[in-house]
Amino acid sequence: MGPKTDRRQQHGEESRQRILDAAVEIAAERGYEGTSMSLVRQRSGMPNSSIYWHFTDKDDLFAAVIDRSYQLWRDRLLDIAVRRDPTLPRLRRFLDVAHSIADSLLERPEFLSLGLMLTLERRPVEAKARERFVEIRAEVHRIARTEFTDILADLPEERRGEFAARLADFTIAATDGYFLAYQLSPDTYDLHGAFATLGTATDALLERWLAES
Amino acid sequence: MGPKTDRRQQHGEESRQRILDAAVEIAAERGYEGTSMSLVRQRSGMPNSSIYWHFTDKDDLFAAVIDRSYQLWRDRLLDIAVRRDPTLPRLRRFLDVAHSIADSLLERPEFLSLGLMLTLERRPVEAKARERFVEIRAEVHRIARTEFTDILADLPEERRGEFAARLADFTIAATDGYFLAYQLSPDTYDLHGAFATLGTATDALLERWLAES
DNA sequence: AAGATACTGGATCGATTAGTCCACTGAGGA
DNA sequence: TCCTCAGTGGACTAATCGATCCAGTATCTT
Repeated sequence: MGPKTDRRQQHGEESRQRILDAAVEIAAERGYEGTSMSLVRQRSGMPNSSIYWHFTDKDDLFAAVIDRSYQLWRDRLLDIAVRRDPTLPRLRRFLDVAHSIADSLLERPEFLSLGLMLTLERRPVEAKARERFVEIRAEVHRIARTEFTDILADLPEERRGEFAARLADFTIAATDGYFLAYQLSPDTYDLHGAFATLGTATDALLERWLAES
Repeated sequence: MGPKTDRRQQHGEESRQRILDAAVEIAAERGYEGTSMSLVRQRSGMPNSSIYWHFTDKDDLFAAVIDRSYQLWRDRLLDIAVRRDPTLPRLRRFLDVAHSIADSLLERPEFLSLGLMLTLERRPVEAKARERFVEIRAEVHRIARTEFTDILADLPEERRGEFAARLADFTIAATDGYFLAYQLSPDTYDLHGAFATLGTATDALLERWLAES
């Protein structure tokens, strides 16, 4: 059947990406309301009609922006992340995870930046983009839980799940907080130092929980 | 000298407060770009000319909004905070601080909500409001450092300052992160549970640092 | 060749934006 | 009484907002 892929569609897909790339860049530093379609048009070089051909409206564009920026960040994170090595001590593994997160955020801050903005902006009419972020955040939580479950392999099975979930909560919150501190003064903030603290805190917290129970 | 206070000025000050109250409310849930002067006008009931009589422009209004919301939050926090009691164990004191913060944020979330939005929104032309938030954040850091220095009273003096600073960093970042998690799903998130974890983590982290050195 | 499909280019829309202007009011000082 | 002045009311502006419309073009199928 048909040719490899319609050259028209191929060209259209390139346009779509150019629009998305421009929108990701702008949205990450200006938020939803601060990103005007006219700015996206200028920076992407695509005419208005093309933008509205690929995306039904601004909200739809933003949902796609969230998806794309998440994909870019997650791919980077999985690429950086060291392989799971059960022979390493737990603290070392927590620190490795923490530094992987720090690196991925330094290279691809757009997703978290935009996501946190959408978290804070609670406009009366709920946006598709925000819902999309909520879904993705749940997925991130699942991934984190899986990772921690692996690190906690030597714990009794019935405790492992709950501790992993609580550690995921803690890690995600602390990640958001340190990322914000970095955003407040990107030139001077020592993000890796901060994430070293996060790794240590994770280990210390777990130790405390184990002692309590 | 004159009468108690000019009734005109008194009335003007009331108007200023009404404008500010409306602006705080709107800004905390919509950010800078999402807050239109027309919305402030409607919700405050004050005409356009009055708003621009009291504030030179939108940026100036926002700087004042930051100041006011900070003042309200800080007053609430200091009101809630339990007195410093050096006889209590350290963990207990960390937990008390954590719960005070949680309570104050539940009652007056506007300051942090707006401040974090301004942190993330990095428009090309730097806004007065964001600078104001940076200043206030430095003040908060000083206050936190003082509090921790007090809790660490039994530590040798030369270590106390550095540990207090590092604990302040950690606590502020974690507070921001947990606040964000709460904002993402305010109806279901257990903010006090989260801040109990924060208190525990603070104590565990300090213990680890002390053991290391 | 003829038609259908997948986009593009550009003008244009009504609504809303931040901000301005100025006549006006009501209270204070002389 | 008359002047001053802090503050109000509301009409108004230029620019920009998100979104629409439609004729035009290139590439596909038949």
